[in-house]
Amino acid sequence: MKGEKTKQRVLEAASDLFWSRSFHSVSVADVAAAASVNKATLYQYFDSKEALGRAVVIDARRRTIDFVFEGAWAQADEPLDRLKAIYERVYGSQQAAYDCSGEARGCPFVNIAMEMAIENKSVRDEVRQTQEAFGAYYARILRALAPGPLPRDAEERAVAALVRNMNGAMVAARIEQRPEALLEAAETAVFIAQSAVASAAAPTSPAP
Amino acid sequence: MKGEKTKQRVLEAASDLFWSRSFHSVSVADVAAAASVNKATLYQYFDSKEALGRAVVIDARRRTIDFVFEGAWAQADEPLDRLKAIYERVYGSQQAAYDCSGEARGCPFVNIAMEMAIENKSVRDEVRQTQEAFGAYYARILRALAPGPLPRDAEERAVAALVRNMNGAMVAARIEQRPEALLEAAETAVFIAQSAVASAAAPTSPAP
Amino acid sequence: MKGEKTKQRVLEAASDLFWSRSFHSVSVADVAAAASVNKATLYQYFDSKEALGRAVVIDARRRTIDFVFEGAWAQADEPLDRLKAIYERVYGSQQAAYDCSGEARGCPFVNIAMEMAIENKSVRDEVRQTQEAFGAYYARILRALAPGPLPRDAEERAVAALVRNMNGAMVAARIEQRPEALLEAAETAVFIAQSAVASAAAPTSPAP
Amino acid sequence: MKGEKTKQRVLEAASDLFWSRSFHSVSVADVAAAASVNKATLYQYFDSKEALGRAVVIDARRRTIDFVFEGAWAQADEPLDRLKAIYERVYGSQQAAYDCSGEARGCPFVNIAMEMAIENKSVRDEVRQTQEAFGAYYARILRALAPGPLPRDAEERAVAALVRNMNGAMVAARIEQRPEALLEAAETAVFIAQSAVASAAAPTSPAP
DNA sequence: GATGAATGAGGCTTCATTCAT
DNA sequence: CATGAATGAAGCCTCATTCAT
Repeated sequence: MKGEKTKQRVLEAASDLFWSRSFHSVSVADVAAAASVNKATLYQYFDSKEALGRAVVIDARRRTIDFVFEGAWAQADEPLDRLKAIYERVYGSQQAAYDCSGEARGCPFVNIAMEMAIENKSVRDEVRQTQEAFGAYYARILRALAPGPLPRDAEERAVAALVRNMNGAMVAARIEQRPEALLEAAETAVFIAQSAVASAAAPTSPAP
Repeated sequence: MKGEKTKQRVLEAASDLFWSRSFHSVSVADVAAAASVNKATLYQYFDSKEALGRAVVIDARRRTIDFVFEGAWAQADEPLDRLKAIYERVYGSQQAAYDCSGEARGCPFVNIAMEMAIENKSVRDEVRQTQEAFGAYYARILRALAPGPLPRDAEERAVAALVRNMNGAMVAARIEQRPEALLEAAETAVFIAQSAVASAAAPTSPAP
Repeated sequence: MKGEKTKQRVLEAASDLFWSRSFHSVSVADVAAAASVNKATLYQYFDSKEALGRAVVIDARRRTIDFVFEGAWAQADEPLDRLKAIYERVYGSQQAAYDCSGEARGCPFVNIAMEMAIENKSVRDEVRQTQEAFGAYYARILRALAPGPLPRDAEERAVAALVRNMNGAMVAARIEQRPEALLEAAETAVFIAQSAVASAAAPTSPAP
Repeated sequence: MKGEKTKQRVLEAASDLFWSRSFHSVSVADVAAAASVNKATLYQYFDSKEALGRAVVIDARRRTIDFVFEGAWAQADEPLDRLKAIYERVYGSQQAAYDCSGEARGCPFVNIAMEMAIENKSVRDEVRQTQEAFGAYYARILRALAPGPLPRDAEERAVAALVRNMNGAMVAARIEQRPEALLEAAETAVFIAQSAVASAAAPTSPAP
């Protein structure tokens, strides 16, 4: 019981630090200090730094799905409103981090994946699954938006485009230190979704 | 004279390693070994690992502009063909890396920027400038594509969307280990460009 | 509890090595080896080599005051006997080092201060304070020796002369590798003290 | 001919740096840079850093004898005036360094000897000989001051006391960053000299 | 459940020195 | 006479990790 709380503290500290800086430039000592925990204690909950990294990804995925996607669903009913809500919610957390620490941090998943994609397949796969989980929500939006059923590959292509669009926005936010990039990308997202549905209805024009 | 060659060897080795793995998981010793150079020699050409990172970004920018953008211009004349050529050329180098090392590496600029955006402003700024340089090429495409002059902010928004689109594709390539993500994103890029121009012609609907 | 002992071992090893050789020609690895401690362990107790240097000075000050000055006070009652006892005790430790290692090492404070005075103000200041602490003992001797109260500046000048005398003797011991320099300087010290008091009594002739 | 000038430049740069900082905290690269000379060139004139250190001592000795001691002889005729002139001249160069670089540097010989006494016998011996050379001048003063011939050992003791006195003053100047320590020590020097001669005249009381 | 103490390996950087030109 | 280029060794310090308590 008590241990669970400690573990959570470590997880939060690690999430925060890995997100802000990077996996490799944060030391286990940094995490332990931020969590007010002894390093040895940390190792009782996580087998290695790598395992901690993986756990962070998994935990962030859960929280992101809850807050961003489920939140968007709860907040709006129309598919495009939900899409916009997703971006607004992401924008909100970028802005919150920016206000609190002066940093637009971008995407925790993209960040760690760009860093570890080659050296650590397990983290990369965890991020890949995360993105697929997000994609499932985009697919639901597309289906709700379409008058009839979308062709399988048209949907897949549109989902992939939406995932890429979010990631591109997150990259921009971090490089330019501008949370607003999320809001700007929201328009592109709406556009991608609309066009995918439209071009499925009239399959003569190319899908995005 | 001889030193210039050594410096170049170091730069190439560092580019390759930082791109494939990451800045922090490659040691100066790794770079020196890959360049067949003594560590101390490396430090005669670069003041610090950070300076090497910056130099790598600057060098990669030059090469990317030459090979990808100027190459696309030389290769095709029509704006949309040039846009497609950009993505094809990027796809080509992703695929080349993939064939040679089994890795889809994504974008050297995005990779290093995601890793160092917060801890190292100078590298982040170098990447930001790089993306702006790329943006200038996208702007030229948009202008060539438009029947009349685009409103300033419409162009800016479309350029930003194109930059995000490329970055999103690069992220996908690295996370999914699939160079083809570039080809798929090319379609979205064409779409973004066309719509920007179209909506500028008929300013009633919003640009993406 | 256990750590305190380790820290002390490091401190003793560092004291010994810095005293014998010099701050810059002793490496952290040397100290760690001499203390049978891992380098990383050493850094758990001292933030940096410089901090270790400072700690060594502070520790040596404490030990010197205990052994030399308080020891002299305990050993003798008459002011001049105490002054002589100071030099004898210092001579004793020079001779002890000489017997044990074949080196007349001079003054740990002077040695490190000569080396680091310019580059490291904090060490220099620590040494300066050390010398002032020693000066306080000399002042007590002078006051006990004088029939009446000494003028403030006469006392100060005599104290400074006594400090310089000790330092000069320590320098001689190290340069000439002769602990006996301390015994010879003891006579000069007595002489300086006597004259200071005498000239204060008959203020016509200048104090040394 | 041209080479001699280069060598001299190196010697001066090294003298300056070793004096200000310390032998071990100045690198060969520092010296070469300060002398505007390539490192390899430096090694054409000096076999090793140690040899450079030795050469610096020897060169500084020559210059000190010229400027301080011979200068004092040329400047004054009376023995005590010469003694005072020695201290004034030394004070002058301390003050000059202080004005120019903000550092009271103390004695180049004491500084390097304290640092290298144990690890490098050859430098230590060079300094020892330097001090003996200085002692010869003090002996001349004592002899000129005495009405009759001084006993051999009385002279030796007084000379040693004078050498120690100068060194103690130099230590004070560097530790306290106060060139004036030299002027204060001059009084003690005069006092030591006078007493040595006096006690030799009336051999009942002990010499300092 | 938690921690203070310890460590081998490795991080980045600089050292004194050499050699071909 | 002078130098640009190169290097093995060593500098200080931090890393992720373990273990006894």
